[in-house]
Amino acid sequence: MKLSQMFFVTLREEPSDAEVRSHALMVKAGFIHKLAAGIYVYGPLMWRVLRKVETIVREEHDRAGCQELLMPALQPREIWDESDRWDRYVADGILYHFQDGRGRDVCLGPTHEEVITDFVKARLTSYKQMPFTLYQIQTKFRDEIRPRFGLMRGREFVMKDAYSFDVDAETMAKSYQMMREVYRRIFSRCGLRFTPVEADAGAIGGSGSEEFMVDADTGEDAIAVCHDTGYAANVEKAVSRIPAPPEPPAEVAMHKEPTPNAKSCDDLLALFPDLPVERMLKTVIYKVTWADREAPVAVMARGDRELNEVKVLNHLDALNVELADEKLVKEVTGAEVGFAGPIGLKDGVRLLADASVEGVKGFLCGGNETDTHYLDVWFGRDLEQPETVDFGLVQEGDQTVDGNGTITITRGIEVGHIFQLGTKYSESMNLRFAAEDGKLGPAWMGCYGIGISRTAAAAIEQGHDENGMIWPLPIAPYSAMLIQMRHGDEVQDALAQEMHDALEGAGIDVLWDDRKQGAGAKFKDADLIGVPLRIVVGRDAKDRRVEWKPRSGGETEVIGADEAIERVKAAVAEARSA
RNA sequence: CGGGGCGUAGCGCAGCUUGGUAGCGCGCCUGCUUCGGGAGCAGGAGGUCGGAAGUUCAAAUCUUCUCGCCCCGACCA
Repeated sequence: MKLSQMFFVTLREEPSDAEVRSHALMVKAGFIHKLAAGIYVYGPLMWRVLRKVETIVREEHDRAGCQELLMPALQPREIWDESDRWDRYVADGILYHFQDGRGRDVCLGPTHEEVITDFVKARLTSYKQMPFTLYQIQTKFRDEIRPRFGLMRGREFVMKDAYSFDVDAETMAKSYQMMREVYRRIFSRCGLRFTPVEADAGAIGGSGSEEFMVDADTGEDAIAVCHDTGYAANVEKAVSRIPAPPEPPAEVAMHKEPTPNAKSCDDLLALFPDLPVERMLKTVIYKVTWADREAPVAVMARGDRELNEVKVLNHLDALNVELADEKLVKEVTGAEVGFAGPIGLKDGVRLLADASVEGVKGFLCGGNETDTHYLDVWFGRDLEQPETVDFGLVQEGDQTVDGNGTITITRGIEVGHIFQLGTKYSESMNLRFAAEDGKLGPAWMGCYGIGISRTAAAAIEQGHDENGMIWPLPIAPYSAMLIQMRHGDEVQDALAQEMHDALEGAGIDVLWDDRKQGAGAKFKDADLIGVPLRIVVGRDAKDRRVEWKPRSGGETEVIGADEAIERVKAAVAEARSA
C-alpha cells in the first residue's frame, strides 16, 4: 500500500483531553475519532489492528474446535426477564434499553448469555450433542457510568464472546480449562505480557472465574500477586492472612471516652497515642440495595484494614453497596459521621464484621454519639461478636493465606474474563437435555470474553515510547514499512517499487511511504504509527542498499535490499508460526 | 448521581474581567526554492464564537436556561 494513496492524517499536537498514552497516541496518529463520549470511529489503520487481533482470536478458537456464529445486538426484553437480569442491568444503568415502535421493550446487547441460551435451547435435546463451544465477534453496548481512556472503557466496543455447553460440572470444568489455554495462546500470540488472576464473577454470575490482565501501570484494576507462591487475584476477590492483633496489657472494664472531632483512626491515634491502631475497630455504614428493598448495613473492621465492598455485596447477595450518606449515617447512629459503632445502633440495623476483628480484645469503637467512643470493649463480655466474614481488602505486604509468601499489589488492564457459569442460565431459561439415563437435566455452561478493542489499546499501553506506538508484529497495522526518502528520485522510486512488490508478492502487508514530504515528517509519522519492521530507501539505493531500522530501536544497519526482504519474511514467518 | 472545569476555523489555543464588525500557531490551497528527523519565502481559503432566550443602539464578551465534552468522587466513620 502506498501511503500517498491512503486517507492518512496525523496531528502535530496531542489531544488535551487524553489521560493515558494509548488514547493520546491513537488520536494523534489518526487511528480513532471520537464521535461522542465513549463512542469512536475506528480509522483504517485501527481497523487493520482490530482485524489482526480478531484473526488470532478466530484461529485459536477454531483450532480448539469452537464454532463461530453471529447473534443479534438488538434483543427483546423477554429473554432478560427469563434470566431475571433485566431489572438488575437497568438498575445498574448499564443497559441501553428503549421501546420500539410498537411499545415493546428492547435492549442493545451488553452480553449474550440470554441469546445463546435461547438459541441452544431450541436445538439441544441430547447429551450426545455435547460438549460444544460457540463464539462470536461483535459490537457490544454498555452505557458506562463514566467512559474513559479512549478505547479502554467505551460505550460501544468490539468483543469476542464464547459459550461452552457440557453435560455436567466436571466436563464444564474441562471446557473451561481448555478455554483458559486458548486465552493464554491468544494473548501470547498478540505479543502481550499478561497475568491470569482469580476474579469476582460480578453480574455474569456462576462459580469459578479468572481474568486475563495485561500488565500496565495505567490499568484500572488492582491485582494481588505473590511471586513466591504464584498466587494472583483481582483485589476484588483476593484473600490474605493478616498479622494477629496485639494483646491489651490488662483487662479493663468498658467505658466511654470523650473524643471531640475524632472522626478517623488518625484523629484517634493522636488522642490515644498508646493504643495500637489494630485495637481500634471502625464501623462503616453502607447503603445496600436489593431488587426489592434498600437498607443500611453496618460493617466492622480493624483500624489498620480496609473493607472490600465487592465481598460485602456478594455476602449480602445485593445489587449495590455504597457508603451511606451523611443523613443516613445520622439516622442509623444518632451521631455525626465519624462515631458509628456496634453498640447502640438503631434497632434492626444489620451488623457484620470483617474477619480482621477476630481476636481483637479491649478495643476502641465508635459510641454512636457525637464526639464519643467506647474504649476497652471486649466481644463476648460487652457485646456479642457479630457475624464475622472475610470482607477485607488485601493490602501490599500481606501474607498469602498459606503463609508461604508475601503479596504485592500491581495494576493491570482486564482484556479477558472467563467464567464457569454452571446452570444459572440453563435453569432459569429452561435449557435441558436428556442424559444417558434418559433423565432431563440442565446444561452446564461456561462463558468467555475478550475485549478486542481494549486488547489493542492495552498493546499500545504496553508498547510505546515518547515518539509513538511500538506494535508487536502480530497485531501491527502493517508488518513492514518502506520509507522512501526522496519522492521522484528515479533510483529510489525503482528500488522501493521493486521491494514493495516483492514483499506484497510474498504475502506481507507493507506500507510504502512514497509521499512528497520532508525526511523529518516521514520519520515522525513512521515513529508515531509504530510499524515494527522498517526499511529506509535512501541515499544508498543506487547500490541496492537500504537501512534496516526496527521501530523498537537498536542500531540502524545498512544492508542489501534483498537481505532486507529476507529479514522481513523471516520475522513475519516467525510471528505467524508462534 | 454529586463536585469541579471546558465548549471560539480540521487540530491546539488567545480574546471575555472593563460589550464596539473575531485573532494566533499547526494543518489546508497556489507558486517558487528546498529535500536524511515535522523545510523556507510569497500569496490565499476557511469560523452564524455549542444551542436558545434575554439585557443593550451594539453581545464571543453580561444574565438565564439548555445541550455536549473532560476530570475528580466518600480513605472511611
